Amino acid sequence: MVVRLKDIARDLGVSTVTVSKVLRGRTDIGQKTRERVLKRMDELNYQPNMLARALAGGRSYAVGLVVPDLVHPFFGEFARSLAGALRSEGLVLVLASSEEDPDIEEQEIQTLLTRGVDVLLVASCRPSTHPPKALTETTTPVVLIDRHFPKLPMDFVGTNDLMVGEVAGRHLAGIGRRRIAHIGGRGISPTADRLKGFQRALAAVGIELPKEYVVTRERFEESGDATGYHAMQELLSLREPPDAVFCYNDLSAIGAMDAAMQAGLRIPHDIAFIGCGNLRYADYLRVPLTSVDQSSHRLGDMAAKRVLELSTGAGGAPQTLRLEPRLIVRKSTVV
Amino acid sequence: MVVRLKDIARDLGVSTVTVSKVLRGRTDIGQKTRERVLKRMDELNYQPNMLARALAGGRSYAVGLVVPDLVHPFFGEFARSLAGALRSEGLVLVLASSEEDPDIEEQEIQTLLTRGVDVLLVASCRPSTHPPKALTETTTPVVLIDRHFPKLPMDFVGTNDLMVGEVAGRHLAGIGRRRIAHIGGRGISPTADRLKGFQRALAAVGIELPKEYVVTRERFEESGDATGYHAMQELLSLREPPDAVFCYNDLSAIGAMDAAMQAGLRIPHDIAFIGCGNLRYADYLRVPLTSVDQSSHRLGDMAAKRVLELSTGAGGAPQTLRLEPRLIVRKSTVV
DNA sequence: CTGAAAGCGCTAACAC
DNA sequence: GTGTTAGCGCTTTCAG
Repeated sequence: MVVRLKDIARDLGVSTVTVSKVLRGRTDIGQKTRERVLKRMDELNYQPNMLARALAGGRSYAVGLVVPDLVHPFFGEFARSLAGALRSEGLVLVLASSEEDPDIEEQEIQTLLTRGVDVLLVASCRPSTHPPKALTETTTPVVLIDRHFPKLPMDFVGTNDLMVGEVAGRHLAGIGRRRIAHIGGRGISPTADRLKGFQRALAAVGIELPKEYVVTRERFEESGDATGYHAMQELLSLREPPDAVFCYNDLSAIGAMDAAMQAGLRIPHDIAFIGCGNLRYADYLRVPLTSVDQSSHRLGDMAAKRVLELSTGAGGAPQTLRLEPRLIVRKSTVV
Repeated sequence: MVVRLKDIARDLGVSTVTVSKVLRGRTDIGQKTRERVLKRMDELNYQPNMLARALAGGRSYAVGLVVPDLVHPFFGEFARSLAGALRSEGLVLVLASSEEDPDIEEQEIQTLLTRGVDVLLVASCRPSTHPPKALTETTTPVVLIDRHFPKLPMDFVGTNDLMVGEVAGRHLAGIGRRRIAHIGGRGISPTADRLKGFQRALAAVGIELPKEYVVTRERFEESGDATGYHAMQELLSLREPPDAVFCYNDLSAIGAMDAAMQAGLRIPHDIAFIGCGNLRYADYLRVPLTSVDQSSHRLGDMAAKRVLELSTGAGGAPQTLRLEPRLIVRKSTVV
């Protein structure tokens, strides 16, 4: 069957403890013994049973990540850079997706917890006022990603969402638009911040954001295009439709643009669009989409740094890390 | 701290075995005892330690999946439906991505194996002649996804790639094209089949596929658009460029179309394109992309069925399951 | 430097 | 129906 520490110890006439120590690179083993052990491990292609190690040692060297949607480019890229950074430190990333379903999310969190991850990262799909129960009860360190829960004193890594809104608002105003609308989210924390920053930027140049110009919806990740499409139809039915729209994310912007084009509007002449997330295909769309980039890659690196601290117990007080977004201008706003 | 079986047993004055049996729903426990145990578990919100369970029981109730790229829609959707189907059977899916790097792939496979998954699913990025070493040595049941290794007698779930090529070839010939080219992959198993089916379909209507009309490349998932772009430039530089191209996947088709448009060609008038995978954004592209759909969702369900059999030990001989692809026609081939 | 003893939290097999 | 014993493969502690 499979090789165990015990087998190596028996072969070499040493104790399992000695082998275990060599395995973990401890220095209190003699040079010669160490070499013999290493040699035998290599010969037998020994692979430690991580279940046993985790159970005995209280550390699994695994980190969990729960996201609302894996196919979503933002989370996919975040996960990628996070996994890479952790891998080089000897930690594995265990991925799970909630499919934007609070029940599945709760379940996935429990699963990762009972499987002993050392740190748990969560981009929750729950309203910012109702954190997942399991999160509040566990003693495992948790890092909230992208969406936070104001009432929970937990680590957070995400985008400066106020600035996302500001960047979008400033850009749309800057290209001369005045009837500016927003298709936004609801519930999760970034939505409120983005709207606030957006309003602030518009107010700064004397533009107001009337209530009917703010359309909010709930699910934005998986079928965001349909969400955006319908929200846009609502805006188009107004007596005075907008001449620019800031959408919560790129997928909803794509759907919204589709609705506008079907209504015979020209982009950006009649109406401009800006999204958020800067997705992989933004360049190849019918109308290349201006977007606010969240540097998901750098976010992943930052999260990894924090995870490393937490996984060694040297966490300290909860920290909040926010990255500044960048505007990527394409033809949906500027010819 | 955290609640253990032992705590419940102590509280109730029964043995841990009794509690364990109730936990696992075994029927050889008296009604009254069972209820007391259940009640106490609920009160204490007991969550079994899955590490310990897996170590002691030899089953982890976890299934591993290694894909070349998570952001890739095909694998993302496959993973989603697989996870859903497994979840409803009490199994968890543990996801890992190799980023199309054979070394990372090998490492991720090892990781999942040493962490005790009951079944391992792998969509390998390695050439079909050189399977990952760890795969050939393990005793854990393995299911190959999308790409198989002819020499390895293992379970396989994937698309009928011969038919992918045929569908594409027949369609392009059917819309009257004659100078038909292929931008294809290399190494992994689907590439050869797709090319073969493609050739066969063309031959059936008297069209030959000259060597210079077949451009092959290696990495197609992550930066497939750039790959397609450059491959297309090669085709455009021929004395007689093609009037239709079948691309290995949608991402490469997007890049290829970009190159064609930059060269001043009109799609589909001057040149038609067909991809494979039917990605989420295909409808919203500058030119909506005709694509061969692989029904990733159904593939996930099929894989889940097979995994369930394998995870209970009732595997039997390796099986090969192939799903038939469907053609989705859009404006990149037909106005 | 090395190893014996104890135990992580759970389950398998068999007694009672 | 219920409990006892033994052990999964590893790490920890501490004695030598």
